[in-house]
Amino acid sequence: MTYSSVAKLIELQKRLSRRIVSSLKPMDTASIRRIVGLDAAYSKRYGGVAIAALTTRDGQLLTYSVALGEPPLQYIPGLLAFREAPLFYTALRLLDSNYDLVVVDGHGISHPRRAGIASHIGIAIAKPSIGVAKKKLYGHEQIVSEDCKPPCIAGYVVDEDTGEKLAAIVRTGRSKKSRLYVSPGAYTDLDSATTIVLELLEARKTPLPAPTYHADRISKTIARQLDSGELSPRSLKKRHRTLLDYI
DNA sequence: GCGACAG
DNA sequence: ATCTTGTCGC
Repeated sequence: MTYSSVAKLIELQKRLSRRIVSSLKPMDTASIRRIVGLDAAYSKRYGGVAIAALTTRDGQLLTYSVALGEPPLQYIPGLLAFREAPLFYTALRLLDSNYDLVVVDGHGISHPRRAGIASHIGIAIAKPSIGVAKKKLYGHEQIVSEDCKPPCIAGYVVDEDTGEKLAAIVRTGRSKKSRLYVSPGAYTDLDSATTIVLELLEARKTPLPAPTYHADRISKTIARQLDSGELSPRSLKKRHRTLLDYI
């Protein structure tokens, strides 16, 4: 990546953020039935291993799809969407199923230009999206209740200059490290996003919201099996019998 | 020059 | 993200 091409992508995000921010509004959380979790791992032989895991509202895994491919870019903080989103779009098309919301491993508007990967994806597929990251990318932390009972809201990430609330800091366990940064991607707001994520954490008692937890586990397993040779890329294209076939 | 820096 | 064994703690 050259400096000028990086600048181009940053400008693209600045324009995209207009649409992202204007899409942020409370959503009808009660109408959410099916949720897709998006996460990626990396295989030495085939590159990115993107997983779209379809779950029920209570975190039950119904089915999932896999997309393999060499990422078009190296990882650059703030530009993750250009590296990983393309593979997620492929995985979502392969899923060819109905869903009401996507939860992405990474940030939504808790981003220097309000254009994290979850926001890119939400706008691209025109559906509500939520970003759930393990580490902060941008903004300042305002801790409110450091010792709340997990899963709970320990505080927020706010913009230094505007004071705008960007993400909720969710405590998922007793240790200091078990925190998540929850931010709206698109077509939802911070409160709705946080409500849903807290519910998903509660449902399965997982360290990550169930949809993303499943996607994370599956992507890592497949990446490892691909590199060890016990799994071939073509075998991934086979349609497997899943819970969806029995529902 | 020194931190901060999603995955 | 990934490279990696033991080890501190509940």
